[in-house]
Amino acid sequence: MIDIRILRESPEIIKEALAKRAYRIDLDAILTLDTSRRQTVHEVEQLRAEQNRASEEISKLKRAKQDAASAIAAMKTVSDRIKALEERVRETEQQLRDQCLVLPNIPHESVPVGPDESANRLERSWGDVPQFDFEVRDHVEVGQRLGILDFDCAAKISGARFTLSRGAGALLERALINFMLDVHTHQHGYTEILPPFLVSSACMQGAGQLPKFAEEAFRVEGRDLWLVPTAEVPLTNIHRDEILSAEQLPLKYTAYTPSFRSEAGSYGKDTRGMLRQHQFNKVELYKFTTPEQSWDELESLVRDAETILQRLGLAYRVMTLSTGDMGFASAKTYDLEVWLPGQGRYREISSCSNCTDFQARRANMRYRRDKKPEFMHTLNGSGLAIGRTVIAILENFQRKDGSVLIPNALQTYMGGLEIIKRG
RNA sequence: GGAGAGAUGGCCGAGUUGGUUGAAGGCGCACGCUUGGAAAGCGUGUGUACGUCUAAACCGCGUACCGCGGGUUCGAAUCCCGCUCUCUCCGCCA
Repeated sequence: MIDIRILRESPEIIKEALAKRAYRIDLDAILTLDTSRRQTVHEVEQLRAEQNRASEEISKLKRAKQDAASAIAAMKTVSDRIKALEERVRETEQQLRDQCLVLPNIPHESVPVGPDESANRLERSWGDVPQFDFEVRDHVEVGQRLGILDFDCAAKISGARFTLSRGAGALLERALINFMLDVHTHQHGYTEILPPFLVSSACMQGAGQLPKFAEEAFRVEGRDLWLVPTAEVPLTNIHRDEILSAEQLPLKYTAYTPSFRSEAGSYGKDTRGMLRQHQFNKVELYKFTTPEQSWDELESLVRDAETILQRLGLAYRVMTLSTGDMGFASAKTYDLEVWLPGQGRYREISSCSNCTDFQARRANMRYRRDKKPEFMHTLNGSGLAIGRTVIAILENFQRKDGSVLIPNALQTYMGGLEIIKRG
């Protein structure tokens, strides 16, 4: 959420931010609501003060066994007036909140301005794109020939955009989860969390998924519960409505969860294989920091995610997303894109964002440095998306005979398995 | 699923014939005194938000907040209704 005071005092900052993101929102309407709210609130409070004074008088009269009927009658009208005004305050505040909740975060000045992914900026690359002396297969073909990925069976069970992993394929997913969690907890200092996979609307709103992106998530019928679209949602809400002490920050959490996404509006996009699924596994990184720490912490968070790709020996590049490609809650986002031989291009495998105080305002998460509590900054990143890592391994480490080499770092997690062969 | 109990400040815990209770008391915490130093003891202080004041902030002033949301009333932590959560017992279940 945007600080209403910024909008009130320096509306040009918000206007510019919206322009960069190509959002069209009527800020003047919001400002009018804000003014009207403050006026009405003031009026109510004046009346309440009067009511409180009178109430004290009535109390005294009653105790002195004197007649208070006239004073009570006089306050009746004040009371009615307060009720009417309070109703108006409620309405105005609701409208104001509704409108503020759809305002996106303000992009950081270092973010390239542009309409879409074409304006993203390359930061660096790592690793060599592998060369093959045979015709490469994509992960669907590799996986199906090895009998470890079964899309037909998944379709039978659940429909389109699901995958069933079998044997070494299932083991590979599990190994990747364990490997990533181990690296982040043992080497990068994150605390492992296993959160609920169903969350309330309040959590979804705190993380910025609601109200704007309801159609992209799955909701449990008849209950106020949503399937997590990312572990970011439960992790954000761990400290909802809390005031931490400055010494506790930064707090670093990592969590494995499945991620459920309806992928509404992506019909016909990435329909082949397990690139875009309704359900995929992910190990997430999440940080709560002070405003001073957050930009450095974003850099280290990206490096933590990069470590995984490096340890697996997968070529990748780091992109800074442009204002047009960036997520709603983010002030700056780096995407890690892994090389996929089956597609002959880089594809997103991790997205690392500094949401600054945007989620902290929505979820009311503060810390105390001196006297006054201040909003924290929150950061999140995939470390990494497991499904896409499987794709990358199957495609990058495939051999002419259809077998796939297991990266060294993963072998101990797979019972010493060095190679996945047919049968 | 059935029956019952409960939800008050960082924590514990008073307050239910509605009326100076933001809320007794205790613990904790902070500062000061005391001490060679510490403990004990003594004293003072110790929520948040919004509004207002201010160049801004502090302070001050006002308002709200006793799980959440409504209602009754001149006035609600206290009464009524709905919801959420926690606990106990029974049933079911991994």
